[in-house]
Amino acid sequence: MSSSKAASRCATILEVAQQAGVSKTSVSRYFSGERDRLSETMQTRIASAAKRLNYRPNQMARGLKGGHSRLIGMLIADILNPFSVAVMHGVEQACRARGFSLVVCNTDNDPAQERDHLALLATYRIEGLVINAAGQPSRELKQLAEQGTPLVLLDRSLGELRADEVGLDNARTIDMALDHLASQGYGDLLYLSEPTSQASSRQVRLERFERQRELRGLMGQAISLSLDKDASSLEQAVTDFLAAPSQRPKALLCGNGNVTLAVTRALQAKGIVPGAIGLMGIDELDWCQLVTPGITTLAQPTKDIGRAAAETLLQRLESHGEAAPPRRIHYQPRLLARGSTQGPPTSTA
Amino acid sequence: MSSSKAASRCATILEVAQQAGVSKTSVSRYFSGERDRLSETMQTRIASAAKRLNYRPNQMARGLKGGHSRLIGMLIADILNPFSVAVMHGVEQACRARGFSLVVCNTDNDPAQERDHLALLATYRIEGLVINAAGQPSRELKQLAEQGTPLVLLDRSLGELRADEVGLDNARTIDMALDHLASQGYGDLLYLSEPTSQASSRQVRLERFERQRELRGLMGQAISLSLDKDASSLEQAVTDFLAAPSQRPKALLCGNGNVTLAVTRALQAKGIVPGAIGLMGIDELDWCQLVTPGITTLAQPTKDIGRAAAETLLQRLESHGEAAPPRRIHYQPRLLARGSTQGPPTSTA
DNA sequence: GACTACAATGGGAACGGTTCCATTGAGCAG
DNA sequence: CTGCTCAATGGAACCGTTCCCATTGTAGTC
Repeated sequence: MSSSKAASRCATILEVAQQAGVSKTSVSRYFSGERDRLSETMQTRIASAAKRLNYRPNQMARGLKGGHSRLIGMLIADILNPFSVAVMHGVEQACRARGFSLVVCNTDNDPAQERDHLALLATYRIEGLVINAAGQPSRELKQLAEQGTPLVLLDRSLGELRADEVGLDNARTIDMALDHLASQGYGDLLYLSEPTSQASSRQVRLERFERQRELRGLMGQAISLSLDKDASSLEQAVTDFLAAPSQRPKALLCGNGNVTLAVTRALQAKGIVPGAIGLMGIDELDWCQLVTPGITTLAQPTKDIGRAAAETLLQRLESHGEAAPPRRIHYQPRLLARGSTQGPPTSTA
Repeated sequence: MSSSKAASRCATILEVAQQAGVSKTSVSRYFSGERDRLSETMQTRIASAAKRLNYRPNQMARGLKGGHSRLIGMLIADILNPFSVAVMHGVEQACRARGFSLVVCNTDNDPAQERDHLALLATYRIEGLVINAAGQPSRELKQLAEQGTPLVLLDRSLGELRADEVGLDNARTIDMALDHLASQGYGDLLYLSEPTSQASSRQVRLERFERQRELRGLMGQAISLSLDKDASSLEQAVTDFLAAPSQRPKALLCGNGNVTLAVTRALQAKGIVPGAIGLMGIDELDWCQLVTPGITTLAQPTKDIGRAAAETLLQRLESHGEAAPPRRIHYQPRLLARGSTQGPPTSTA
């Protein structure tokens, strides 16, 4: 009958205790890292009973009593963005190394989904949260913060919220891009960004670009537009920029990997090979070296960023309550110079 | 004092009940979708009390009593593979739509990590599992299966295990590739695969390739090698293939996206532009249309596959226990013909 | 030899929900 | 009016842990 079916339903701590002929307290101790409080005999007996029954502590019950779920939440704005995935990979490894599990939630850049996921994560009593979303801090997020859940912002900055921040040194990144482009002879630049309202880092980059461009006496402009809404608007912007008469060699600077992809497609559609028209992107992608003549990028140390985010979080988790001031960790990008910014032919000739 | 600190610690069902002046049973009912059993008055009172206290049911406690965690686990062999992420995206959306959350675990193709994650997922009492890993079913996996956790294999097939399978029609995919390559005039083919021991789909593809190639009277061979171990072995294989004298136009067929990337890099390193030497890949990637002259691919319907996996799982979850026979769902790929298989110049000339 | 200290173990009350069962009162047929 | 049904509600046991506290035994101290 049902005996064989229900046979190996999950064993409980009580069953193990009975099998071993000890109290459940002892079994609990055995599995909670208090083995040194148990005698040899007891340890071996529990071990064998547990093995026989294939026992695994129920994390739900554990979390309920102790109040710690060993769960870290992570909010990702766009899971299809390789950069996000790479960072997530780093976060996950660091969490795992410390015995935490990561629950990843993708928001598809949708504030409603973000709120939903936040509510859900609260429901699972996550102990910490890594966020790579949130244009505006939602009510749910504020509540989570108020409740004392440590927060780490990834590549974002949320003014009102008291939270650690890990990300790229955006100002320096833009400076490096301008340095490189200028040194290669480009003097008329178009900076293309995804909408800045969603992410503070985009805003920083864009503003820095405008200020520094002016400061350095370079021509050009910066615009932000939505990629998925209509690809044509980006193509139009590029077309306009290239069509406008100018004394100085032109280059396009892409605010992130998505933009680089869209721009590269647009250029290809117009039959333009980068180089004479400069092309440079923030974020390194698999294919940047493959597209003729190679696209110059500023690579983010994704793994470092992910690890740092997790470790900042876990650290705060351990020094529970001690209100250390928020930390800001900013990484430097790495320049990968390739053919797309080899300089305008005239300058070399 | 600590009053302000602990002020907004998470509210419990009991506190809500007291605030509303009702029993916790009623509050429980309110939050478990049994609202129709409560009077209007009761509903409004509970609603307002809950709102005031910002109450959210504790999923841990829920899972403990009812035995359902509303958690689905997912094992991914390689999170850095865009294909996996795309599928995961589909799985996640489908789960969310039905009120389940997805816990994603990346195994980095490492059986040890796979076992760890499996043990962990068991610990959280996940209700179902989507697997895109597991060369050999581990002990942990078997146990999970024995306990009655529904399993769906993604792009894999594990003989001994009774589980549903969702993935690509691998045989048909290879046939389509051969059809296309042959029709474009290529008669000497090299099929490159990642190690087949890890994934049954790789094995199917490879075997099908060998059989069909022979059947169709085409020349060539199939080899499998590890990409990360040493990239040079792949480069060597390609070099050898291209160097060998042959009467018929040569083409490379890549078993998945990773291979396509590695091969494209190798070709570029050797200064070879695809076309005369044919190049075709399974899995569509962002950049395949960008690399000169465009790389022909067979695109998997990743979103469909992900959704189907989730839905198969949830369905089995609902018809609890009814031992319907395992389902196999196989999707057809879509051919994206591009310049890399435009045919050898001689044949056109 | 009595007392203390401590190590080893067990008992049982939480934790925050769900759910079975009992209770109450109103509506209704006979 | 009585008895029955049924809707609305509450009480309390239970889910699998942890952890506080009590109990035991053994060694060490004076």
